[in-house]
Amino acid sequence: MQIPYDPLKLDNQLCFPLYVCSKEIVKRYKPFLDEIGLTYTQYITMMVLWEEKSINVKSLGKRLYLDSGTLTPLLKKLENQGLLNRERDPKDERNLIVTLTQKGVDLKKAAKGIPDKVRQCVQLSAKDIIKLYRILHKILDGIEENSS
Amino acid sequence: MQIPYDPLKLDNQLCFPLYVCSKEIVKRYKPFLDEIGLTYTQYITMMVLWEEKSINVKSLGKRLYLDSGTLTPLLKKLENQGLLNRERDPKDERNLIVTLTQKGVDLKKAAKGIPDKVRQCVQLSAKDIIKLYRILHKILDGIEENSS
DNA sequence: ATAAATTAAATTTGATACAATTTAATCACA
DNA sequence: TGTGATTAAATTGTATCAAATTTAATTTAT
Repeated sequence: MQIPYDPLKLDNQLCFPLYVCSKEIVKRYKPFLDEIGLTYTQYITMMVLWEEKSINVKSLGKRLYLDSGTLTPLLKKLENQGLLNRERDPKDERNLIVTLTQKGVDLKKAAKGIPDKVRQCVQLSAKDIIKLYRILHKILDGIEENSS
Repeated sequence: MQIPYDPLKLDNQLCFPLYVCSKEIVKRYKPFLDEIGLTYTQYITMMVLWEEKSINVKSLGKRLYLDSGTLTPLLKKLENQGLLNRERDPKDERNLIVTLTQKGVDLKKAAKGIPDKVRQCVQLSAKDIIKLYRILHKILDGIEENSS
């Protein structure tokens, strides 16, 4: 006698542990991000800006897989904190261009230690980190094709 | 000359693709879940109930990594849909016991095809599925130790 | 040149999520 | 036995998110 495979059993799901891991790890960032006054979404937004310095909302959303419904209020908050400026592109007023202020640039120094601190919370072998990284990007590549 | 490794570059993050994959895959469930009138969180809640038939909020939260702040309103909605009953445990009135109705039990048939449909959207080799499953559970095991 | 189509943000609505606090029930122990 | 500690839900406040609609700017096609 064998127990039949149930595709609707929670333990047989792949998405569920993915969903939980994502949430739990993001939660681990919180105490460190609190110190520099950012939420996780604000933090990944700042990461793009630390690379780009200046970018419009559309491109930012593409990098972060977020739309204006999330980004508009988030960017307004970062603007209120004095981390960036929001202004329309004179060449095409439909585009809103986001640019870091000096304060925004400087915040990177304060964030420097965060990735290491979270890595210590999570604990994963170097091999598993690489494997996981590759698989996740494979999924994202597959997803890009279908939609967007 | 070599470009120095920047731990704050978005492409060097592990959490970010995890966070995006989770959201994107959950999004893929939406059209299928819409058909049976559930959101993703409601769906995983129903999954536990299809296994357990009856469970209190505390245990449910432990299985799903959710707290009463999320579950209380969610369960009330499922109750309004006639999928479950909520009643206090007579032996310990602090506990709220959730029990599927017949309608809730029957919904499982309608959900049967969903895991396969989502798997087709995602596209991942059997090997990668197994690898990913193992790594995610390793992460969750490591997280269990630290907190909760 | 101008009406129609397209594009980018912003807005609105509904559903999560989490943290912190509150309420109610039960337990532990002096 | 009765008070303090603990526990389980519920509540409150803040931040995401997604989907759909709206607004404003630009582009395309006639």
